[in-house]
This record gives sequence, C-alpha cells and structure tokens, in this order.
Amino acid sequence: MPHQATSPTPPEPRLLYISEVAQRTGLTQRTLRYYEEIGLLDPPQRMEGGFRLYSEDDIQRITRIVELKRLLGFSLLEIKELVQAEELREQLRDEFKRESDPTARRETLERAIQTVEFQLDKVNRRLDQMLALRSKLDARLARLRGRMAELDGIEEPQMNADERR
Amino acid sequence: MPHQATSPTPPEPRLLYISEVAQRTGLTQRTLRYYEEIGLLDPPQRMEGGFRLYSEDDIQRITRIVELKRLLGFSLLEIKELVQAEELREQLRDEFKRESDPTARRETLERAIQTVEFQLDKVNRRLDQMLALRSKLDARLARLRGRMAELDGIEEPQMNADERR
DNA sequence: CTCGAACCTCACGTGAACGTAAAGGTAAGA
DNA sequence: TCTTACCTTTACGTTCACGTGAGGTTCGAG
Repeated sequence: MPHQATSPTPPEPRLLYISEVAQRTGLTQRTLRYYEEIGLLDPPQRMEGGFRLYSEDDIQRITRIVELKRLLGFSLLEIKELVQAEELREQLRDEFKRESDPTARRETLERAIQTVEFQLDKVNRRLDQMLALRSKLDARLARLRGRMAELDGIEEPQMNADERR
Repeated sequence: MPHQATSPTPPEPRLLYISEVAQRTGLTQRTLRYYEEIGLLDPPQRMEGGFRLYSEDDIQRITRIVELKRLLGFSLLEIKELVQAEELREQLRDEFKRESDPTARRETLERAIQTVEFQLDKVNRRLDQMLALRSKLDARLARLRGRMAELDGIEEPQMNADERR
C-alpha cells in the first residue's frame, strides 16, 4: 500500500488510488476510467507519475452516480445530464457566495433552484409510475389473500363471502 | 388491411398482426420477435403461412413487460424472471380453478401469493430508495427556497433569519 | 390469377457499457 | 538500487438490445 505523504495525522483529506476507490464504490477501475472518458466524471488529480488521486469529494460524486444509475436505471447519458445539472448547481452556489450584488445573487439562486426542480421532476415522474404499479400489485395480492381467507373457512365471523371478481 | 375471418361481428376476440401489435405497444416488430426469441414472450399463434397472430392476452403481457422495463429499468433478464413469476401465477390460477381438493387449492393459492409478494418486494425496495432520494432533493430545494425568501427581504413578517446551515 | 403490401427467416451491423490483455511506466518498501 | 505490486494508455473483444437489409413467402384485394 502506498505512503501517507508528509503528515502522520489523518484529519487532513486523504487521497485515494483508483484501486481503493473501486473497492469503496463497487465499480471497477475500468468503469471509473470509462466514466471519466465519457465526461461523466471530471478528471481527478494526478500524481507526478500520472497516477490518479481521488478526493473525498470525488468519491461523493461517484457514489451519487452509482446511486442514480441503480435507482433510476437511466443511461449514462441521462445520468450525465442530471449530474451536470448538479455540478452546475454547486458551481452556482460558489458563485453565489462570492457574489455581493443582490440582484446577481437572486439570479444565480434562481438558476440553482431550477436545476434542482429539474432533477426532482424526473424523480417524481418515475415515482408516480412506480406507485401506480405498486397499487396494482397490492390489489392483486389483496384479492389472492381474500380468496385464501375464504378457503380457510373464515375464522372471524364474517359474511359468507360470495364476492367473485 | 387483412380480412376478418368468418364472422363479421366484433365481439369475438380479434387476432392482430405483428404490425398492429407494434403500433399499439410502441415496440418495433424486430423487438417483438427478439423478445420472443429470448423467451421473454412465448410464441404467439401462427397462421398457416407462418404469420404471427397475437391475442389480446398476448398484448396484455407485452404491455406489462414494456411497463416494467420503463419503470424499473431492469435488464430483460430480470424482467424475464419477474414475468415468469407472473406467468406462473396465472398458470396456478387456472390450475386452481380446475382443482377441487381444498388442500391442493390452498397449496396453489399459497404459491401464487408468494410470487406476487416477490414482485411486490422488488418494487417496494426500489420505491423506498427513490423516496429517500426525493427527500434529499426536497430538502435541498427547501434550503434554496429559504435563501431566496431571505434575499427577497421577507415579505411576511418573519424572524430575521440568521440560520446559516 | 395476379400483384403489391406485409410477413417470414437469416444474418450481419451498431451503440452503450464495459471486460480484458498487452506493453510499459511508477511507488515505495527492503 | 532492486523488486514487485500497482498504475498508465492503447486497443481489441464482449454482451445486451435491438437496427437494418437481403432474399424469399404469404395475404388478400381486384
């Protein structure tokens, strides 16, 4: 395992080799390089010799990407759009902090809000459809359970079930 | 457009050519054949000459597959597992109808319930994760909106906001 | 019976998302 | 300095999910 730079104390942000990042994120090294290649991840730091060095921030972003991919099942292109909106938002936030003119602040804030709304909208659409699907499955299950109860002879004194579809 | 067989009355279940099915489902003919090829759809009826004829039931199943794919973003293999559970359930239901022995009926019913529970479980897991994601986005948006209100000078007499993260 | 539109089966092509060497440079402990 | 495990790029291979002809057959109206 590689060394720890100059200081022995861990509080300073550690930089990770690609192998460690792969371990922690569950991706392969190839995948990490690939994501960088297609512009989904922006290039991490490098050592003098060319080794990639990932910051905690980088890992955060990678983790988010993995989540989005798993959750939404989007293509990397779609993920890219979502994440770029995200990056834009962060950039805007910084811009916002450095900005003092209130009109400009309002401006950047507005754009930031719109990007989040964009993401939220995508997620919500998907969510609605999934909720509908679950309702269907729930209803189906309830019907089956009803029949089962019917078969079991109705322990609790219920009306003699004659409700068929 | 092809003919209507013997009877002119529509109440009898119409069978559709692949082009019509493609239209109604939004899939291409190639995709329909491909799904059949990989065992995701079981082969539809054929005319004497070999033309595929799809029943309303077939269309139902295709529609479900399209939904699952869009919604969950699963691979066709995963979809296949889910749908096969579904088919099993239907088969069990028929079996159930023909069965008279109550013990056997209970048995098949139990298995049917389990398959639906299996599907429901998959959907629910996904749903939970998506809800969590939405919460995160909601919170983020709320924070941004808060800052915006702060910037706008607080129309409604609120406390002088000094809550900074 | 004829004809054009629609269907059939190969079978090769394609884009996305990586996998997998090959050939060579680098890091850091001994 | 040597060693060896880890990294680099380059580049071809692979799987999934179809697209796209080619070449031939079938349908059904006229």
